[in-house]
Amino acid sequence: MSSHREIEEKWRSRWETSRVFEADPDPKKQKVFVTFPYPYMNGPLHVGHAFTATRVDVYARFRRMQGYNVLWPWGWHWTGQPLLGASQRVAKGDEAYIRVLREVDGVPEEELKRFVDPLYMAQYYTNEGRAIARRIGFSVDWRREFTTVWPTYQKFIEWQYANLREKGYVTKGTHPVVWCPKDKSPTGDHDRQIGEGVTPEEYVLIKYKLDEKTFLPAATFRPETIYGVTNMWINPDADYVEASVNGETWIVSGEAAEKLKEQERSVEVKRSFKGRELIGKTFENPLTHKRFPILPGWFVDAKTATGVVYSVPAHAPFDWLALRDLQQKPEVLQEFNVDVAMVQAIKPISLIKVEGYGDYPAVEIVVEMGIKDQHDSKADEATKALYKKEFHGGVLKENCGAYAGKSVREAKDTLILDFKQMGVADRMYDLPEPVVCRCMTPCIVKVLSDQWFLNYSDAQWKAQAKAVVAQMRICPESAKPWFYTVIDWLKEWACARTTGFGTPLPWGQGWIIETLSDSTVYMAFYTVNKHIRQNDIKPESLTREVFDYVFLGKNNPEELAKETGITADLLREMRAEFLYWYPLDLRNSAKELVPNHLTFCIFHHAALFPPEHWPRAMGVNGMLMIEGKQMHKSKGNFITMKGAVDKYGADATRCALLLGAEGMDDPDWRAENALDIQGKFESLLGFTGNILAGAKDPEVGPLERWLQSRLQRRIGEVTAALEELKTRTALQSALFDTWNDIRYYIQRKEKADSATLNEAVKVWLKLLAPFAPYLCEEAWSKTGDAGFISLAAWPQMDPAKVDVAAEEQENFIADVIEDTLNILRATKIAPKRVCFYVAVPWKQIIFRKILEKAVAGEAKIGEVMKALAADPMVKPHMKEAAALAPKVIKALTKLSGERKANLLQLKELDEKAILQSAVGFLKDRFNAEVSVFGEDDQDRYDPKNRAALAMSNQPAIFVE
RNA sequence: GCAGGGGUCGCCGAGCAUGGUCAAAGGCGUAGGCUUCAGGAGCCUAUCCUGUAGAGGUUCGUGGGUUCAAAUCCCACCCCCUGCACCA
Repeated sequence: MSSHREIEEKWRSRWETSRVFEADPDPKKQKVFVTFPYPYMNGPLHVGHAFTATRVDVYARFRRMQGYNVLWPWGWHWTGQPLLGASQRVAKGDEAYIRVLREVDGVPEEELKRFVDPLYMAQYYTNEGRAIARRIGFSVDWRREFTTVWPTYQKFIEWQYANLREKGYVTKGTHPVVWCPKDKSPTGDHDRQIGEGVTPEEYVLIKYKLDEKTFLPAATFRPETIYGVTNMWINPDADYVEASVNGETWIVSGEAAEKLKEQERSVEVKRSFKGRELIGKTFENPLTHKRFPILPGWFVDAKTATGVVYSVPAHAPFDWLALRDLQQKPEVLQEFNVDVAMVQAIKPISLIKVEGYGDYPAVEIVVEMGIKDQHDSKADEATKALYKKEFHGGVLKENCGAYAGKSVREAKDTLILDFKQMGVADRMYDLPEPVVCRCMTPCIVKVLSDQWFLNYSDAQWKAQAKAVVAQMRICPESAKPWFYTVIDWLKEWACARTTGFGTPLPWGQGWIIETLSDSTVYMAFYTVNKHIRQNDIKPESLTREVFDYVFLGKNNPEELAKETGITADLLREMRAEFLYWYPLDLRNSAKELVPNHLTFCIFHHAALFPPEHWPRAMGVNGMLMIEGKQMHKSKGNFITMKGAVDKYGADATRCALLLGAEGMDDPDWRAENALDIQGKFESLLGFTGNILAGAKDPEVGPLERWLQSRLQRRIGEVTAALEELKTRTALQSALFDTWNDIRYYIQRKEKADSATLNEAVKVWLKLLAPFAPYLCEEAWSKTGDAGFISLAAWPQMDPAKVDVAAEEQENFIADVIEDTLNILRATKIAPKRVCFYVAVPWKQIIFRKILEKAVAGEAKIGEVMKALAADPMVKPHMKEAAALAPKVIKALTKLSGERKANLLQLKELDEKAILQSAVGFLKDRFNAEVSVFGEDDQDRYDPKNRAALAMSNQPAIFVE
């Protein structure tokens, strides 16, 4: 196996024997507590986990080197449904699935057999996961580890829910779900054969009266249109029933009657009949008590909602089209014995005023879009377009009773509420598209009753959650508004279910706590789990009162000791440990968890803990892509963490991931990049080794000062980036930019033996250590400095070492090289000789005068000339100065503000000396003889008279 | 549909908050040279177009606008990614 493996094993075992990542409270040190959402253990850790967790690890390592006491714990998520499902698929002998386990996850045959036990499966993946998390170099304190089915953890969850309930955040209610009648369980997206993403829609049922005791509940999304009803549509060929629904007599489709049974209603079908029986009868609008006819509508789908639809031809294209059809085809009406004249007299009733349309928008849009009849596919499109337009921009007209003058948008919700109160409206759920369960059974909507909810709708709770966000740092900052949006958007969340692994709801028989709801404040549990494990505290001792003491400071440890058998000292220690580590300093996850887990974490902290224990920062990052595509086991592009680390080594895997992206952008894993980094690291080890082993010349000249100065900037950049969790920026600066500086120094110096370089390499290794810890430990061991680099002091930026003069000197050389190369490129000369001519002193005065003006604001030519004329040195050369000044002004516009300020601040650069000192370097660079002259040197070689073109900061150049 | 994030020179990606310093960092790829050489790797140079002197031209999703000046600000449009609830 390659060398990275040996190095990794060596340092990992040294870290572990020295317990460098085990963190205990230390009052002398400031703490940093970082976490990563525990991964779900129905499969192996993959490179997506690696990406997110590496960001946490880099931050942990960075803070640790800065001298903080860093706690970075880890846990494993076992509660929930998928683990059971996975195990069952193995038990059933699902070939495709087993092949994935074998080939992608790399599960050995003898283990695979035991996966029929879901807990065994979880344990297997947990063991594998722990091993690879260690191998990739995560600096975790493993003493605090747990899985979510441990009884001690479940006691913690019980504590959490007892307190949440007491504070009124857990409520009971009903909830519609997509339901498989065969499995008798909710059918989540992942359990569906057909209909992914389909959710129940709530229809408003307007209870029109057929007669004094019989209702026709017509389904609609637009209850406000009740004011514009002109008739009812019934499909004459569909089956309808008369049924007793919660004691009332309803007429609905046969399908609807069945559906209503699952929606908390007692339904008793009295008789069945064809829709045509109703045609020609009349019904009463319950608001206006006017009566309207029931007409035949074949477009009415009995499978949708109640199969009863009311007609608003002014605003609904379908209604208008169907009505027009009938008006034009009296023979149809005659067949049903309907009074033709009466139908032909029906006029649309306008009730919504909307910009761009007159009284009858439906009529207009039908003409506008050239829709022929109700079978035209464009009719659907027109319906949607008009609905949207009227909802967003429509205002209810004066015929809309109490809602007249209000916008549709603002009136709708209150209107529904009012109608329900008046007994005019009811509701029904239905699916907008078919959903079929994996077991091939068509799904329905079921309203679950006695459901437990976390009441995220609670306005006060929302306000508290926002207060948490307000005091929190979000990385990147741009994600902060998203959290506020999510807090507003969240509503009641069903927090208990009946299947899967989980903690039983303390007060609810047969309910277990839903998994996203049991994983919200467990970071607190890490702080004390060390004691629970080390002292083998039994779950029954972990009463609510104990946790109330540990986390909230309630109760008396002496009394608790008597009741639970946990000593008072240990209880105090646990309390102290919690107080030391809390609050959480950083939680980082992928962005998909913002709308659920991370925001839940915020809500629950707000509910349970005082403000001083609210989380301080959260980081979110993108979703890892593989070679530009989403990673999926089924797509064959699934890369496990183990696979990557085996192939490329821990350091290269970490860095290839981090270089992919930062912020909320999705990083892309490319095998090519990982391979490249791996190669770079191999050569880096040799590169630094040679320098560290080489001679150490103590001389400190301009180049050494330059190197030190650049290094200060790199330290500043890396530190600032890491503080904001900009791991990509930080790594780029630490790896590539710093390396380039060092390479430049060596090239420019033409040797690599200075003590400064030696020190620079040490700083470099430290900057790199959080990212590539193994490599850096190995290289560090060659420095002669004792100890782990993982615990070495993070470099401090020293402003005194920032040397503007040294940097400007190199900038000057770089500019000269660029100009020269430009000339060579344009002339296509392969030079034998390159000559530079440095400007005479009075030109330098011109340069500085213009520079002063440019830095102050704007260099205007008139003012410049005035100032120049006043200078005794320049005065004799005014004619040349007049030609030179505009060129200098132009040249200066190309320099950054910072550089201009630096140049002004410096004494003049001795351009001639600088160039002369770099002759050897320039010679190599151009592969030619290099000479440096003063512009007016008597003995200069200047066959084309270029010297006179010299400007300050821009020597004249001659190549041949 | 709603919400959030994006579209930059072969690819990946900085930069856009505080307009000029932007033909636009860095990495990858590609080409040439050097070194080494079983293999690979390393180092240097070049990499939008044009140009016999340090220059000019055309670019930053599309179309408009503001400005002396726009990748950067404003408006409209197109496209991509993510999430949308009982599920981790």
